[in-house]
Amino acid sequence: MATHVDEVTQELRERILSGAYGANDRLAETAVADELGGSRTLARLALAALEQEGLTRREPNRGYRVRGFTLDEVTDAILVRGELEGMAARTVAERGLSEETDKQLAQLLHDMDELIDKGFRQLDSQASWLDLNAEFHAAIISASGNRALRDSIQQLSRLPLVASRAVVFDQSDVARSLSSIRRAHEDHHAVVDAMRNREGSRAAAIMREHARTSSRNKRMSIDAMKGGLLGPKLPGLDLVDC
Amino acid sequence: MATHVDEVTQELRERILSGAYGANDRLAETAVADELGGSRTLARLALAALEQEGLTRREPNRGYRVRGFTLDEVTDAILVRGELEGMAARTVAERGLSEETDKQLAQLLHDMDELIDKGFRQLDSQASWLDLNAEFHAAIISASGNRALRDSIQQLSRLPLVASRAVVFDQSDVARSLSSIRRAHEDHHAVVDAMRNREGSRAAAIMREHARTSSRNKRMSIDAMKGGLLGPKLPGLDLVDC
DNA sequence: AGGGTCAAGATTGCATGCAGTTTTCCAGTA
DNA sequence: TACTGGAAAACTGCATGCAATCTTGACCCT
Repeated sequence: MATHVDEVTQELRERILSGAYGANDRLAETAVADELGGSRTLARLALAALEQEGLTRREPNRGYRVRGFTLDEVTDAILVRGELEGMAARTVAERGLSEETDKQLAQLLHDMDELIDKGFRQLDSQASWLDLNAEFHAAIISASGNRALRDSIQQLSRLPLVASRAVVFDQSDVARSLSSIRRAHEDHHAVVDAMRNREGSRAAAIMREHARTSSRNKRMSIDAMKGGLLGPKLPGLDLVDC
Repeated sequence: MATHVDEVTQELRERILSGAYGANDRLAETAVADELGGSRTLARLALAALEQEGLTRREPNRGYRVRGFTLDEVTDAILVRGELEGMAARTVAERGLSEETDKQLAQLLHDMDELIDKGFRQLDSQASWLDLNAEFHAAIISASGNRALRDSIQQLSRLPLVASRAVVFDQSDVARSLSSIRRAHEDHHAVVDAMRNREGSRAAAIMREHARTSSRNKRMSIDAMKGGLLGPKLPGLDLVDC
């Protein structure tokens, strides 16, 4: 975080993603500047940056608003991520896994196996899972060596609930959460197997389906939680984002 | 183009894409402001916007530079676009073409057929081809109804040579240009056929390969032109972007 | 001659001021 | 009460000023 603008942008991003503002709320420069500290210039720069990320909308002469997301839009974005991660996996499979990447993925699979075996009984094991899962996905993307691919996925991952890190743990139904994680982790093993065997289109198909499953799980968890304490605050993800 | 910032950004974008600056050239706020008119504030906003698009790089406390692209990076980005357009085509195929989209695509195919039959003899027929081709691709993307998909492709299309509009006509070898356009147009017919028959994965494969062919053609044209008048100015595309 | 140091100039990062537009709110009217 | 008109308040869009940082270049020392 080099400059002050970056800090303000990050803070504003977190507030929007955490649901501090409702969908379509106005984000006046002065208000943002007051809330986050700094001048209107900083607020303006941050708002412009978040517009590019897709979190705010601008109407000329009328400033910025929080962009709202429907569940369908989130699902669509997750499917796009899956398509791109599938492309990454296919690329890696076709070019062949480097020894280094192979080792890294094996280690990650091993660590994740352990976490699952222990049934997430440790306090911070959920956080560890998020880390390992994100690292696993990032490793495949990085191994593809395609920068545009990486950038596109990164851009998508800034949207609420889209990042591979944004796993929803439904604390009210731990058994179901655990079983979907187990299921997801089978995909992880399968995609590494496919990449090792240079089965490109199998690897791609697994990653696509992996994302589809993930989006379905998120939908269910959100629906379950909606029935609970939380209102229908969508871009508000008290639930997720680690 | 609502505000002054948008104009300055657009102008700067065009200058960078047209190769007015070399790769890694510094873009000082004052210099940009002087060249494009307006104050440093406008220049700064424009530079920040173009950073998000991937055309400039920022080094904290040291301002912005033009981002350079290698031919491989451009190729990679085109392949990603192909993957996403393939996803769009598959989505459309699986959901079924709406009557409206079917008509629109038929009309576009017809217009393009005519242009090709006439052998691009009209003066503005090359420009017409760029328009129709871009419209064709956009129609499929739009018909997918997936906003994240559209946004991702749009983002990629801002990179030099990546947009479906960025067709390179090698004027020194018109016969070859015409034959690659014919070849590309066969893909257009094929993908519409696949979508009409609900052949999702065939539609996707065609679009992927369509992009791959396009990137290969661009490479060849650029290499051919390098031998000609132009220097190895890469992000400088006097050649393209019509 | 080569290399290091430091001051002057140049540039970025941020805040504030001003003009023009939009929004709000209240008084007046039907 | 519901609605319209218009002025005041609020806000955006842009320019400029100031402090902090970086760069340049000349001078000095070895």
